[in-house]
Amino acid sequence: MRRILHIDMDAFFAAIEQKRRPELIGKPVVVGGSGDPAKRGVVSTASYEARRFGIHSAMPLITAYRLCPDAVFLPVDYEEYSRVSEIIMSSLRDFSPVIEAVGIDEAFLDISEINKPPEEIAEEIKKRVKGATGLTCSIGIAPNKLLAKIASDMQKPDGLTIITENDIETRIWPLAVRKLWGVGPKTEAYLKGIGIQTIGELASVSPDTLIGHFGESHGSYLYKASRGIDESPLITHWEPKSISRETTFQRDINNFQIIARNLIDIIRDVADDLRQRGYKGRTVTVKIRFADFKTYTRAKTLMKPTDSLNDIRWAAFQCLKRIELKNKVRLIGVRVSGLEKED
DNA sequence: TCTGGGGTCCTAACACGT
DNA sequence: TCTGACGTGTTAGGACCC
Repeated sequence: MRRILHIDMDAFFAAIEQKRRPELIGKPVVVGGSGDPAKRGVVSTASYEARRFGIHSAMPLITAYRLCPDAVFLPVDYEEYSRVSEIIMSSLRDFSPVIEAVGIDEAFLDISEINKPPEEIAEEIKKRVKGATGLTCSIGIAPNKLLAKIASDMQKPDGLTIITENDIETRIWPLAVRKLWGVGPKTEAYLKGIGIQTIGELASVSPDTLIGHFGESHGSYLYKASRGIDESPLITHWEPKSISRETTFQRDINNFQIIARNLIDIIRDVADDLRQRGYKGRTVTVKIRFADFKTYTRAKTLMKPTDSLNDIRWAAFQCLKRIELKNKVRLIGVRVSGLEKED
């Protein structure tokens, strides 16, 4: 039986800000966008004090401001959070080489090969992370990634939760389906429509029924997940599949010159990023979101992979020509996929 | 005046070659 | 020449994750 840990930093961005500005400790802190709640942007992380006002991740900053005008709004400082993240990840690597980072503030750790009680390892990790960064994390221990992730979410902040196979019926089945990785707002609403709200109710449905509703891939995934079954390995090394940039205008734009100029800036950023990271890509995709939030993409695949500004710009404008700019534009973006590593 | 930015994966439609 | 079946690549859109 595998032993998997899921380590999840508590209110990561907000906690880092409170750590470096102690006068913010105990106050509602909202990290997101440019830090100006009057401008377009969403909440990346809210401190626990801010969450008491109903503020949560992905909420528009302006909504957060209405809920708590007295909160401290701060811009996202990815450089600093990445620096702290690297300290945490390298601490975790000391416990086991089998580690999968999930974004900037989470990781799975496979401790199956380590001869020590898992809760002891988890306590040591908490101590080590706290010592290195001053921050707390919540840890879930389980036989697989799926259950470990659910477990780490059960007691927050600074929690430690163990889930075994024997706990599935009593502790997992009562939970809302939304707690399952891969069940977002759409799937949750669909399931509710057919009378399924908890993971236990999902587990009572036959695999064929689920496949009928959700297709082969997602259907059989849901069937297994509801029973706590997950054999997926930790991904210890991965290469990016695409590199992209996008920006939302402060105000919706209908002036083609302004759109084209911003597109060129974005293309330059993507080309720089490709070269800096040593990739070339074959497919260039342009994305346009209109004021009504309708989103369109157009793609062009080249004969061979490129990281050249000229090639990408040419392909991107071929794509742009194929989108009728009849309404005001809210967002533009460029993605390069079909990546190959340069030697 | 709601709804960011960086990604991954899946599906469906369609083109094309065998 | 017609009609499939199938595999593969491209394209567009959408759900989901942090």
